[in-house]
Amino acid sequence: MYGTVHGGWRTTPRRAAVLDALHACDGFVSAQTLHTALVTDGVGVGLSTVYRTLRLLEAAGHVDVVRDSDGERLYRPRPDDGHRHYLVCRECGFSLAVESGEVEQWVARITRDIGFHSVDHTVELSGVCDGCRPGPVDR
Amino acid sequence: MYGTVHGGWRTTPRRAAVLDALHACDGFVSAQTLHTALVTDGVGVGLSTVYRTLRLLEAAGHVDVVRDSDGERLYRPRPDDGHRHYLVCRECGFSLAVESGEVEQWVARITRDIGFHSVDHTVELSGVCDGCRPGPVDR
DNA sequence: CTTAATGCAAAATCTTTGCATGAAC
DNA sequence: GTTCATGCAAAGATTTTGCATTAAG
Repeated sequence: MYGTVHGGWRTTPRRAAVLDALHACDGFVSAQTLHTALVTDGVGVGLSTVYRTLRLLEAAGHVDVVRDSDGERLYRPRPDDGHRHYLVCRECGFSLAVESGEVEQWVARITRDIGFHSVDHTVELSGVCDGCRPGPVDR
Repeated sequence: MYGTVHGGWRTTPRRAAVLDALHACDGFVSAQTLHTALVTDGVGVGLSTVYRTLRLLEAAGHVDVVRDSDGERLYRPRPDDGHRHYLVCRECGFSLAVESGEVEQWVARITRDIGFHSVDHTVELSGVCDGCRPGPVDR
């Protein structure tokens, strides 16, 4: 009784394990990191399966994807209430979903004003979080 | 008398050619496309040099970089008046710099509100331009 | 029984790098 | 004479794909 729920594809044990592992991570993780974590935890799963599963989850809108400065894809489970943007710490990878209403409105206005259709947007914020901040005075 | 102007590195003929070729392109182009264009135009330049030059230009702030959906880096000369964001047509590659004051302010507010420092932002808009719009009624 | 998932290895792609050569300062 | 730029080929890295095997519906 696997894949009746999510429409089309089967929810197999490996796929469930990938999603679980993703939820177990704090912030964004790469496919390879996730694969390593799974194998370390004794879940025998191939790298291809991790990649394929993440693609499925992405297509199904269950994960958000950003790219780090090297172009590597990083994944994170999407909050239940839809589309989000993130602020990610460059040092420790800690990530925070940020309120982005203004940006959404800005995108909507641009789309309206300029003769473009089906406008998609990518917004990625990266910085250094409080915990990783270089010491202000002494060190 | 090459590289006195730009601070540090020399402005050699090949590098000038790369920048010229970049200006000759309408929108964003990849390093490989640029290299092919140069070679086709009879400018003997190696792929490595194109990559290295683009990295220099990026570091110097003379070009803007976006990533297409495959993670490939696309370059475009930066307008003289600073930081820009772009709306790129997914079909033909036509790109437009868009007014982004609201987004800049939004980023500034997020930075202020949340305990993060040195916040960088990436904003990429992609859509389908008027010329590439699928015909509305007849075809 | 038919269809889909999986793992492994090979392939594909973009980008960087090591090293020898040549030009610039 | 040192330092930097260049080209070529090789290396690196991430992601995808082909194919045989196995499990699910």
